[in-house]
Amino acid sequence: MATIIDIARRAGVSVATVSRTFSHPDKVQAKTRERVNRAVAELGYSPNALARGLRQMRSRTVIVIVPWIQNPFFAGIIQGVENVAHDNGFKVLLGETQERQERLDYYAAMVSSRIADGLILLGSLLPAEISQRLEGGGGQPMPLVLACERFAELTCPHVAIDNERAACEAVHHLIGQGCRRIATVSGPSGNTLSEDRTAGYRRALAEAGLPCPDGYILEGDFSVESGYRMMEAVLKLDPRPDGIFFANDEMAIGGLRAIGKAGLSVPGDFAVIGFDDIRFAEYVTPPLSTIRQPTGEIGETAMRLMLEHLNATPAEVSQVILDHQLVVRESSLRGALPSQAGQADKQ
Amino acid sequence: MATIIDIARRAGVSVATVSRTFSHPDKVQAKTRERVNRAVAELGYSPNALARGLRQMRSRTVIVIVPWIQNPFFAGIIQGVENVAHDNGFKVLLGETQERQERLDYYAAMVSSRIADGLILLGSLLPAEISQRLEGGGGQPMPLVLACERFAELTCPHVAIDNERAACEAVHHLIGQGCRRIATVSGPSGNTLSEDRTAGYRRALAEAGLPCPDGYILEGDFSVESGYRMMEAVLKLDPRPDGIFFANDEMAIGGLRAIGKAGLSVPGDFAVIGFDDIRFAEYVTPPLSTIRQPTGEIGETAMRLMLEHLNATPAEVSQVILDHQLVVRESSLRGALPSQAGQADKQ
DNA sequence: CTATGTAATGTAAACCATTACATAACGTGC
DNA sequence: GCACGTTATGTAATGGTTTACATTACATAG
Repeated sequence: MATIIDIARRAGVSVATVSRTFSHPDKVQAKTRERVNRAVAELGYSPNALARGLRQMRSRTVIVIVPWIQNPFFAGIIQGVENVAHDNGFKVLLGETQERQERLDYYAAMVSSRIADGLILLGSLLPAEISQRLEGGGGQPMPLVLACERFAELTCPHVAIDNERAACEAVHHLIGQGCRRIATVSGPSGNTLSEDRTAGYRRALAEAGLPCPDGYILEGDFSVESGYRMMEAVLKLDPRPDGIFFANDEMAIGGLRAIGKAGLSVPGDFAVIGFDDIRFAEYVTPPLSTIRQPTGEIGETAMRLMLEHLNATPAEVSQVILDHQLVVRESSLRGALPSQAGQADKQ
Repeated sequence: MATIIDIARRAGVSVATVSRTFSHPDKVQAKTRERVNRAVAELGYSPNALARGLRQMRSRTVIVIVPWIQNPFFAGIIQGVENVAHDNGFKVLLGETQERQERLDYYAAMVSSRIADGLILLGSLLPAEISQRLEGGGGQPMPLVLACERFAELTCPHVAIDNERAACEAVHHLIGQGCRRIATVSGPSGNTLSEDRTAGYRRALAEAGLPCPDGYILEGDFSVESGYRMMEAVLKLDPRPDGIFFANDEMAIGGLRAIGKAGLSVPGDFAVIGFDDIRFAEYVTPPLSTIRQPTGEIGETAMRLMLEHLNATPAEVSQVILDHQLVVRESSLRGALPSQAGQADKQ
């Protein structure tokens, strides 16, 4: 494998000139540049990113951490991150934690060992290194941007939608469709995102003067399977709910299946609404009403925050709240006129 | 950020000893080791992976390239790769190409620039560098393992199922359910994987002495949307098919929706079978029959092949074919007895 | 013709870890 | 008391790039 020295020799210049041809072309005479480029092409040279990163003390790489790559919701976010990253000469690596601390720490270690410059976090876990520092440990904080999830104790750049408000709107929509007994399948507790959504659910019920009986809040874990299981539990509730707010689309899809299997119908017996607007939401039966998150924009913003952070733009921690959108499909359409079907803008 | 020199000073030993404490602990006396470890803990040292990689001329990292991270089918494969990788001290990076050459080359460049040691390829694209070399160019071949897809011109380590045979089985299953006019929605042409599956479809029809009229083979692109659109086209066919083989589950899900929208029923009007057994297949209405690929095993095998390749186990290109499984759910169950529902083992 | 400035290029010191080789410490056997 | 082997540790070269600083070439002004 050719090195910069081989190129220098071949082009009859010094290594510094070769290096400059790449990183500061304007500092090199056009015809010298051309000679260098020819040598590069002839020898098939490609700069060693390890050596470069070592010298520059940065790798121009960020790691995006998602709990589950399988969850289609994250795909849009990742795409947003990549767009902005590429435009700024950054590489993007993807890490899946499966919500296991050990796996997250493994990726966090890649920042400590300089493989990546920073971490964009999408799950509900925090690197052990960070948690420890919060409890008074010292040490260099690693560049961190939070997307979606927030952590009460930690102030750092953050982008998300207003989950509580969005959940509240979703539930109000069910109420508007005539539902009077509305249950929810929440995400795992201890997760601010779940808690915000559940809070929105409670607020909507309170605002409408509707009760929230014991047992109407069921805890899932954001997986299709848990949605299915929790829906089975909902079917046994007395009085039986007539509307269900699932804290994400995956669980809602599991729920739809459980309802179908029980021989009941949506939206006839239950109006159902999810959250996220994943790609499959439109294709299940009946098509799923949901809250659309601006995934691309979330990702783009997250990466932009990371760039600011890395360029040491002094402290000033940005926190961005983006708009969401209520998407009404058949799963929640009861008394309403047919013309109201399809997508409706928020508010 | 502390370096190995700081640790050496703090522990009162040489840098060599510190280095050995990490990589060859048995070569260091227990109490020295302990002193080093204490220094490491006190200073929060983490070895610079760039310097290490530079020196060792390898990064112990592989990149897994998928066309679309959104496709749930790839998740299992990635997980398999990661399991074996971690067990062997390798890091895994994920790249999404969106089936664009430019993006693939971007990741391939990371191998040339030594950020990663090799590429595990899951799409139908080949890095430009490789294609060129196939056409007679010279240069060092980059370590490459193909999963799922194969390339006629290229011999390199490869793992997949027998797509033709699996597709053939799927179609025979439809025939066994009484279907006599079976259409298929294939993947994009020019893709060996699509072509193998279509070949399997043709073979099954031929074996059963059934016709394959013009227009019964529709070309999709593996997306839900294309499944929906192609199914709309199928609905207009005359004579109308009574069974459909979709070349993947995503398209099948789109197809189910189109059928539902047209007021027709599955499996009554159409028996439907997909391919892959993605996570959502079980939860659509009706649950989707399909061919299950052993995703975890594919991933594990791919990574194992990569390790062999990297350890320069001389040439000998391994090609592994794994077993698939026919999974029968409601979408294809017509005349059969109810007891046959659920999963059935292959053959 | 000299002084001064500018542009293009070169030299060599970083960056941080690994590792071949050298050295030191210590024990064993004679 | 010496030769030798074994084990633990140290010294310094090495990997490939970037970049501060030094040098050179050349033009312009005085």
